[in-house]
Amino acid sequence: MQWAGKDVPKATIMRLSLYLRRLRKLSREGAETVSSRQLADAFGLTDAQVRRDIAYFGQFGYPGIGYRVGELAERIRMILGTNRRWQVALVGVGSLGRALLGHRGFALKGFHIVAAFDVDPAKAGKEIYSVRVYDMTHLERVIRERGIQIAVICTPADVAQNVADKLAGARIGAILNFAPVTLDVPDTVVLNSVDLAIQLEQLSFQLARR
Amino acid sequence: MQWAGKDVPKATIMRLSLYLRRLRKLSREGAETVSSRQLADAFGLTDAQVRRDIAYFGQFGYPGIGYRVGELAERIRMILGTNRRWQVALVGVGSLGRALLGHRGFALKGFHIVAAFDVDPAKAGKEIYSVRVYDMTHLERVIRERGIQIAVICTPADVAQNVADKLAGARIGAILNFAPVTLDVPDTVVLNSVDLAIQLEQLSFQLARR
DNA sequence: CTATGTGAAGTGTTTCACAGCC
DNA sequence: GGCTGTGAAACACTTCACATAG
Repeated sequence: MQWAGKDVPKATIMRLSLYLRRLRKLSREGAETVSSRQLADAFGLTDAQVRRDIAYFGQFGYPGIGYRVGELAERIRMILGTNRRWQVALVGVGSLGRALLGHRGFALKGFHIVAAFDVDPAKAGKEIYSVRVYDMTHLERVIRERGIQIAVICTPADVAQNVADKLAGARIGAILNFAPVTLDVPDTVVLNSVDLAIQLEQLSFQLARR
Repeated sequence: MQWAGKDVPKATIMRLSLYLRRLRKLSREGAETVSSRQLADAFGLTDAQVRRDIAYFGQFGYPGIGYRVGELAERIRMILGTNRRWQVALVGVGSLGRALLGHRGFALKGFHIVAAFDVDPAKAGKEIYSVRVYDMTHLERVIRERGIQIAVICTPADVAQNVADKLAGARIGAILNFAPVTLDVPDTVVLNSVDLAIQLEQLSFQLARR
C-alpha cells in the first residue's frame, strides 16, 4: 500500500484505525498525551511497532513527552481520509442491511448512508431510519446524483456479483461486501469483504487444537 | 499459529476458509477436480501460494490431476474443525444480534446458535427465530448446561468488556466481538474482533489517495 | 530521567524454479 | 502436455538498539 510515495504495510493501516479508536477514548477521558508504550499495551503490540506505524506518515511525536492525543487523532483522520464526509449507499435491505441502516456510529466517523436499494418492490419508496429505499433500477442514477463513493453489499450471495457489476458500471469508488462470495471487480473499484461465517471458522480452527 | 507442530501463517488459515467456500461452489457445479492454478485465479493469488497453503497440512494433491474437490473440502473442514458441531451463544439482541440470529448460513457451516442473552427484561423469555433469549444473569449456567464453546458479542461498546469478563468466567472457549472496542481476555479465550466502521475506514484510506 | 525516530538485524511469508509424477 | 510439493531465494514486516531530543 502506498502513501506519499512510501510503501506502507497493509497491517499498519489496520492498526491506525485501532489507534484512532483508542485516541478517541483517551480524549474523552481527558488525556493530553500518550506514549507509544501505552498505545502498544492496549493492543498487545510492541512500542517500536507503534512508533514505526506512525512514523511512516511523518514525525508527530515529542521526545520525552509522547504524542499529543488530539493532534495525533487529527493526523490519523487525515491519513485515513475520515476527516471528510463520505456518501454511502447500501444494497440489500434484509435484516443485516436494516441493522446497518440503524447504526448511528458510522455517521460519527464520517460515513453517511444516504440511500438504500432493494429488488423488493414492497420496500422501494419507503424510508428506513430516515434513509430512502430505491428500486435497483435507479441505482446508477442515484449514485451519480448524490455523489455516492462507497457501497455496502448486504444481498444474498447469489446476486452479489451482479450487484457489484452494476455498482462498478455506476462508477462507484469502493465496495464493502458482506455476501459470502469472492467478488470480481475492475481495479477502478476498491473492494473489502467481510464474511461472518469465515470469522467463526477462524475461531473454530484455534479451538479445535487445544 | 501452530498445526501438528508446524508453524502455519495466520493468513493461510484465512485463505483456507476462502478455498473451502470455493470448493463448496465447485462441488455444487459438479466439478470433480480443481488445480492450484484455478483456485489461485479465483482469489487473485499465485498457484504456488495455494499449493504451499494446502501442503502445510499434508499431501492431498494428485500430480497431473490437481485436487479432488470433495476430498480437499473434507480435509479443510477437518483442519478448520468445522466437521463437528459448535454450540454458539449470542449476547446483545439489538438489530445486529437479531440479524445474526436470523441468518441461516451459520448452521450449515457447523455453527449452531442455541441461546441468546440480553439485559432488557422485555426480551428475556422470548424466542427469536426459535432461539431462546435469556436474561444476562443466567449466562454462566446456560453456557455450562448447553456446552457452549463460542460466544458472539453484539452489545454496545460500553458494556462489551464487562460481557467478555463474564464469558471468560463462564469458561467460554472463544469470542467473536462486533462491539467497537478492543477487549482484554485471558489467554484461555480465543478472541476475534470485527469492527464494521474500521472496514469502512480501510476503504476510505484507499479512496482518499486516487 | 523519559520518550521518539530509525538504521540494522531478525523473523515471517511469498514467490521462484524445478524434481518428480501422471 | 498436465500437475503437485518443496528447497532456496526474494520480499515484507517486526523488533532491536541506540542516536537524538526534551
